[in-house]
Amino acid sequence: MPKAYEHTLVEEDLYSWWEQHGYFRPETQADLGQARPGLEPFVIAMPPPNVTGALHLGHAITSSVEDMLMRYNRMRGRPALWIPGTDHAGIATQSVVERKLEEQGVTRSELGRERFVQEVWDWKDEYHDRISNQQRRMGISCDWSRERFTLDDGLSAAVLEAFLTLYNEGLIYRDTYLVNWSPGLQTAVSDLEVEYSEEAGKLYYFKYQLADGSGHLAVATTRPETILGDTAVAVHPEDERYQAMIGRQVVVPILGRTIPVIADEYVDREFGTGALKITPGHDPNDYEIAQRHDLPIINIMNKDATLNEAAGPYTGQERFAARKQLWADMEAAGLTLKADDYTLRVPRSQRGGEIIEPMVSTQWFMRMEPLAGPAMEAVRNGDIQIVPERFEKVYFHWLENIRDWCISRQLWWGHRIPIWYGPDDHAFAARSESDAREQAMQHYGKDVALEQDPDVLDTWFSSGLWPFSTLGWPDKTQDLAAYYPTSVMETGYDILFFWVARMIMLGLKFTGQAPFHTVYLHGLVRDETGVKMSKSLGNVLDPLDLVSQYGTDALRFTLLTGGTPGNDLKLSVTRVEASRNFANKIWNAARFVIMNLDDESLPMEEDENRFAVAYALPPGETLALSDRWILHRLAILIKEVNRLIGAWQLGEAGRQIYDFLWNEYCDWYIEAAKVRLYGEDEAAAQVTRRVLAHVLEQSLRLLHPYMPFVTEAIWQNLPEMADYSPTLMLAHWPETGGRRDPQADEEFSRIQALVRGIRNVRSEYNVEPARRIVAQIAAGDERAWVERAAPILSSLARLDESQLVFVGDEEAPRQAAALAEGGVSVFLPLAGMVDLEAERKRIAKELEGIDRQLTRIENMLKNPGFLNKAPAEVIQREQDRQAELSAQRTQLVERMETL
RNA sequence: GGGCGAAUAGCUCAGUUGGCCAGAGCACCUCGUUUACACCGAGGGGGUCAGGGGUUCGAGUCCCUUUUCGCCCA
Repeated sequence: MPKAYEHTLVEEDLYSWWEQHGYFRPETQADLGQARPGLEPFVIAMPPPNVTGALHLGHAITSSVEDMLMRYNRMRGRPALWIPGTDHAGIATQSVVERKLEEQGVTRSELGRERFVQEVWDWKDEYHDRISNQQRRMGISCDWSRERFTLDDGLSAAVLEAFLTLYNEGLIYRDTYLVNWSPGLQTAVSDLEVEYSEEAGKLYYFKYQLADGSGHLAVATTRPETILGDTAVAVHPEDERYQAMIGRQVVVPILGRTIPVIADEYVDREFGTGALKITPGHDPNDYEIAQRHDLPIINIMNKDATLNEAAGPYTGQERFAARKQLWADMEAAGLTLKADDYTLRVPRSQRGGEIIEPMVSTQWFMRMEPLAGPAMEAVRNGDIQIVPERFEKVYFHWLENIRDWCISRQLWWGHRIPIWYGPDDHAFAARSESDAREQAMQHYGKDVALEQDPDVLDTWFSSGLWPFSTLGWPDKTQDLAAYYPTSVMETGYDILFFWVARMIMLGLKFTGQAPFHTVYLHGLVRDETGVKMSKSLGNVLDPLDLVSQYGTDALRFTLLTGGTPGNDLKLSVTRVEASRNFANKIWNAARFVIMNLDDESLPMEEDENRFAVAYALPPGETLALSDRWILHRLAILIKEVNRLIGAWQLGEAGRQIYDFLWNEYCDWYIEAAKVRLYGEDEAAAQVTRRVLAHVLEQSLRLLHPYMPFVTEAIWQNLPEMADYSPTLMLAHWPETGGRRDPQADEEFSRIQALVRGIRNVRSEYNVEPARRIVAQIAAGDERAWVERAAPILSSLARLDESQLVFVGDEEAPRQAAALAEGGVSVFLPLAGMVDLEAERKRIAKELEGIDRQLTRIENMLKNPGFLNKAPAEVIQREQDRQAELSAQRTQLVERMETL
């Protein structure tokens, strides 16, 4: 084993070894007899990354958390299936390919639909390979043989089935409605794909002249160009200022059309002048008002956001140019009043960021209300648990206010809408063109020309089917029967609506079951200062860079332990470095243990399932205090880790494993073990070796889901373990283990305190670290166990064991530094070095601390409220602590007097 | 406007049924190459747990409120 853990020598080889042996497949678990009978499968459908580009840290955290859960559950013996895949990501992918082609001087329309789509497929192939290789670098244990793509044949069949069912039930309909239009991409987008940003702008005040020439009505707007599409001016019905205006006619500036003044309660009297211009063709609220008042709708815009003929003199102008020009013309005509600075809420495309234009357009919609009810019920009745729970509130709020979903996109890359139109626009929903043709034949009584709807479906329509379409639905496949519903949907909270809620709705609709039992939401990864990473800011950390620099385990451990569920995580490189150091620490601890294991084989604790076989523990009576202590700590650790993971506290569980391995196993147990390992007593050395190996091996199992590579690399070096479980991936997870021994825990803690005390004195007196010093111990009636622990104490505190003596309190030397822990005192006669005055000060300081604590405890213990109401356990603990501190105090006071 | 989250050591964060003198990593100071590890070891300094009020025997943790920052929805 090399002196330092070098991830570059290990990771890629181990990964392909795992993959080649089929360890990522649930079938392998069954074939090898690793799966425990009667346990439910554990299934995750991986959130499919977009095939647009490279993976970022958001993918890395997804991979880390899901792989942790997969490995943990697989080790527990549950048949574990993780289905990978990628998403065609309609708008995003089409845009990047279009941009690439434009750089080569080719436009999409020049190429034509068929050839363009072929180009996108080529892009997809290239990026898919790149992405799956990156995922392999993350070490993810997914079943690549079941990999899917949202546009592959199986998933396309699922989309077709879903669409036709919903269409036939009237849940999918075509309508002309005000939608969010993306002029650059030339497609409609859904409400969710629009983000609103606060931006500096103006509020323009101008005059609406009364048609009879008797004056004007002042109106304010943030978008003057929409004046051209106004079909009314509205005031509040109870607004005294405007009572006389209601029902009169006003003249649209420049265009000269006359429109009515209407009354509607929607109008906010406080805003602007209290008179609201109504542009139903270009504003969602105005659209609603127009519906109520039966107002005409005028569309003034072309699909590219230039103005159309309805805009009169401004026809052909770009929207913002027209705004400027119109305002100038109105100014010239004396129709303007003022323009104030104003903060606008600008709708922008989630993709690309251009300003979204509300526009009336004919689109396909999905009725959501009938699906939302069951989706809420599933969470309410506990079929689905959302972690962290607070997101349930967000989920309910969105579903309670759900609106119909615009599912058609004017794109070429995606699932084509399976609708064909006859000459009179009659729509035929069909599985294929020939199907449609047959239907048309029936309908028209003759063969007619049909045209398929040119649009494709929103990408999220196909991803909404993901948990079951990937398992073969609508076919009744074996996988579907065995692995559906899935166990956990793990993803970022930012796509709770986009994806999670829709999967729940569609899953319930098509399978009658919630598609997963648990929704686990992780936070977003931000940079060290909390800013969202973005290419334009240049603060992006590439997970692959971190992986090559620090290793996959380091990145994974950092992402898993660096935060808490649902909260954003600020990733700092020093933290990754610390995790890398941890990997190296374990590597070296293992190296030490393995070097010290002799050639003779260690006894195994047999189990009928070979994956559960562990190094057997030596008989209890042969164990030293430190052995008993570490086994106790291991037992506590195993219990805690299981409890925490069960409560979805994955990070806290990881941190506990870290603390155990570094601070207890390495810093204390290994150091204590050296005494017996290098001592004369061969039997004792053998016991120690067995405990060292046992604890290491059990901790490796616990750590494996967090740091799969370094743990597996060590596992392969552990004598004989691989004969039982050829890979740590399949070794059984410790549900219980170690050996409880509270007394050993207590005693060893006291030893630790003494060692720390002695080290502290040494440090204060500048004793050379290597020098073994003389000590005398006064232990009273605790002498027996302290004497047994003396070799460890001597070794850890670097005492000269040959001169170590036990004395009575009264024999304490005057010329010595002293310290007390509980009822045990240690005297260090540092020949010629002890400064009595300094010693008095040191003890006085110590006493001060003890008195402070004693006062606190005494107050507590004489408080009747505490004695009556606190749990017996807590009271006992305080009483014990009090006894210990008092004993310590007595000794220190005596010492003070001696000095 | 409604909702949610965050505020704990210089920095990044833990602290989830309220119960040892509030922890870690990094940074800082002192010492150290003792045969697992300098990607290390030993010792040390550093916090009125954002402010105020309340509940409780006991509050970083529960409730109310204020402030600042961030996010979601309208």
